[in-house]
Amino acid sequence: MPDPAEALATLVGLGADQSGAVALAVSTTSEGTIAAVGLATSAGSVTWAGAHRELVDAIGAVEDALHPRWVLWSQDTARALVDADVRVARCWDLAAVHRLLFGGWRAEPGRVWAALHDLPSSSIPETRPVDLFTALEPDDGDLDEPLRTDGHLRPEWTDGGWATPPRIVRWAELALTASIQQEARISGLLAERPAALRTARAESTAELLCAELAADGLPLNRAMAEAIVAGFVGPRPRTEAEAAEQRASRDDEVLRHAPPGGNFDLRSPGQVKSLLRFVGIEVPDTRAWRLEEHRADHPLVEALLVWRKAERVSTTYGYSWLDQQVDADGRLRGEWSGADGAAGRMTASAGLHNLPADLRPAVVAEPGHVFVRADLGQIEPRVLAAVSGDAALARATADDDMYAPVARQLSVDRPTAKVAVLGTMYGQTTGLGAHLLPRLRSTYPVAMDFLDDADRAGQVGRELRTYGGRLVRFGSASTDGVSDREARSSAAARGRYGRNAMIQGAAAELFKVWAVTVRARGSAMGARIVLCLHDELVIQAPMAHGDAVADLVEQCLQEAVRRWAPGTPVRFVADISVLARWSDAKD
DNA sequence: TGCGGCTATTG
DNA sequence: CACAATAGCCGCAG
Repeated sequence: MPDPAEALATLVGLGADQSGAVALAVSTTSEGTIAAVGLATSAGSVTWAGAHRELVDAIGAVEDALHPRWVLWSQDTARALVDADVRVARCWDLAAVHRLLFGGWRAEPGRVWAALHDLPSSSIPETRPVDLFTALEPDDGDLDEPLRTDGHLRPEWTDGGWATPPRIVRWAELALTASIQQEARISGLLAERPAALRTARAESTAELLCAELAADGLPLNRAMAEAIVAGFVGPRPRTEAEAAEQRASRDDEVLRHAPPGGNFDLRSPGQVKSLLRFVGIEVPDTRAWRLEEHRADHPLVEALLVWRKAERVSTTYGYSWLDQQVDADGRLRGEWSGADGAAGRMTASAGLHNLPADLRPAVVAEPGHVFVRADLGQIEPRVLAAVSGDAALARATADDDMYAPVARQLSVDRPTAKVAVLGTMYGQTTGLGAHLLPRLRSTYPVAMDFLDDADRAGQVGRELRTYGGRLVRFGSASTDGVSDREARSSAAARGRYGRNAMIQGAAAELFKVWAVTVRARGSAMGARIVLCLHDELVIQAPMAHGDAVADLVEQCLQEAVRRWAPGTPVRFVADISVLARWSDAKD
């Protein structure tokens, strides 16, 4: 292994140029250290093997000198880099671009490769445990050759066999090849979706952000979180028996309102329904919003609602959740996905996206730091105005509160206007929204036509592409053994899904452009994104830079809008504040 | 043991 | 419970 400077010189000697593409494959040991690296450029490729430290420094030297667009198979590589404290600026993530081009969520190398070579996904080979049948398989050539004769990647490679030299450099070369093929596909899309290339790049860089979010976690004050949990379910049980005792005493608070002699399990919806029938309350299901109407009918209902809340904290966000998800450094860590399988929003595990409001006071900036919290205002109707190109709706976005001008144009009050606009985007067919449909149609014809088309596409299963080019697929509508009514209702559901996917998906694309812009511009001030929440960013920054970062986040939004939809007349707004804790009041 | 249904949490 | 997600427990099929 040459030293980092020589390693860099080798790469430059191959002809690697400033800001070009460098495909990177990294093999890690079970301890998480880097053991070997394969790099490929259009001019040639190289393998590096050696000590972890040397390899990390060499990658860093390439990043600093060449600022390449790193071509990676998936977020796994980004994670390996982040774990080694290497944070690169940009990348081309083959899995992320695959999801954009072909829809769905699964994007393993074998699937990425198959799609680019028009091979059916059903024919993707898998390694199987050695058994009678494996032995009968015909030998398909050289195991050191990554491609099978049928064009698929060899499963012995995709399942981890790529990681050992000399294979690793071939793995990087294949990544480079795949990236060129993906770019060609994107180019073919540009006439129809001009934003597709920049979306592919932003979605890729969002995967780097996801790797960092997973590694960094969300600062959480454990003592405060424990106190909040205790408020719902009592002190931390020391033994299993004590935990059972607490559960039983919580149950008793409800069951003492029940008729004696009955034996009801509150965790079983069917039994809760029977229990309610015993006290004279008949409900089709036992959801909280439905029980709400019967609060006054019997004291059991109120007790049950309180029980449900405590039970939720106990099972999902209680002590075991804290123990499993919050690390010793007080960071709540989960896994992040840059795009879900539907419209492409980011997802996170460990409760990061559905943390109950009650627990949010425990999310506190670390000493010497503040949070900069920024959320986009009315992003979905603004996105509708932008992607549909409706001039009248775009004019309404000039207002900080776009529902005010919309209400004036529709001659209704603001709440009615809001429900009507949201209803059309979600496909509501009853209530106020439907009543106003004719007026919406004549006032915003372009936007309504846009939504209608998406609805029709969903109904018949015609594929859609979002503004940024993400393919939205529909499960094939099976008609056998299904009644007419069921068939109609599922078609209607797909229609609603289609119209919403075009909005939610485009909003997710804009959001990610914003997020990666903040990531890039904020790092100089030590600002780090610690949470992405669909239309909200939480950034932790050194206290001294709080206000500057807040200004920067606003500038980044305007920069992101210009990059996402150059020349759009639609105005986007964000509510930005500097806070000590997430739940603090705005302003 | 795996999976669909029910429920709750969030944007 | 309009659209989306994660997550836990129950009940039932295999």
